Amino acid sequence: MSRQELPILDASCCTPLTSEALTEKSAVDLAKGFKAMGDAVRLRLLSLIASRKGGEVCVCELTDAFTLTGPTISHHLRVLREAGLIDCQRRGTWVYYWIVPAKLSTLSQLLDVPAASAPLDAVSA
Amino acid sequence: MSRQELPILDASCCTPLTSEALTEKSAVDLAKGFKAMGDAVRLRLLSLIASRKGGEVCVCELTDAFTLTGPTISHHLRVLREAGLIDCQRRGTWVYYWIVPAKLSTLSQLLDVPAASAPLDAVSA
DNA sequence: TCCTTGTTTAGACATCCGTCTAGGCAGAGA
DNA sequence: TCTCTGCCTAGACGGATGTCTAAACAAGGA
Repeated sequence: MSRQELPILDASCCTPLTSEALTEKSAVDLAKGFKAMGDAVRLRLLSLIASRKGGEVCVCELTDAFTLTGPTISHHLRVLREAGLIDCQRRGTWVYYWIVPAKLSTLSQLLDVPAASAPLDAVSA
Repeated sequence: MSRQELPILDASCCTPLTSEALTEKSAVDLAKGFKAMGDAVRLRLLSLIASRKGGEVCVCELTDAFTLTGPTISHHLRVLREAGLIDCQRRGTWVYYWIVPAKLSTLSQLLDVPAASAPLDAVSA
């Protein structure tokens, strides 16, 4: 596992949205990351993995945290993995997942806008 | 406009994913924001609005930046607005949109994870 | 009042997505 | 080798989503 179909190192910018408009190419690439997190189950999976001391979690623990079937959890993990947000490795019988901090940071920085980015009259309106 | 169907001020945490796992409720709420950004057209719209000096953009300018029809752009703007990422106001003939920095910051902070959040052997693997 | 322009709404349609069941593969142990 | 457990893949199915055309609404000007 740890399938090396790693997403091509994207040239997606790491600058906030407020600095300059995205190209269509960057938008397509970055949207994949947000889309993967745009589902409550996947966002919880990501948080369960990210918040785990030691950095990695066995699939069996993740499955136990939901009322969904194994295949459904497996599907969501695959979506997160194909988006580059997590990676995994089989060790013996079990498969462990962990987050890819660089990918999360890229998306975080994109949304890191200064507090006063809206027109003043709009704020007070 | 500036429709006051503003999303109920959510109690969604502003702490990074690495600090603790999300509740199901928070995950549902936060996922809406990411889902709205999970489309390349919407992400470009958001960046066009966010990067505009002065903070607001007329719909007509946004429509011109795409090969999509007006109604389609209007639909995407509505999705972004219902997610709480942008807001708008009609002034005369034109409608202006601007971003909601607080919402973007919340999502940014959620993804703001330390660089070393994955197991060491995994990083070097 | 009527026309023109800018924007949104309504509804249709093809495609995508989340979930399930059934079945297959991988590793461990008897 | 057989079996058991953990996990993934394949395929089906209903509901959500992105796009369009047609039509309605809003504001300004003749």
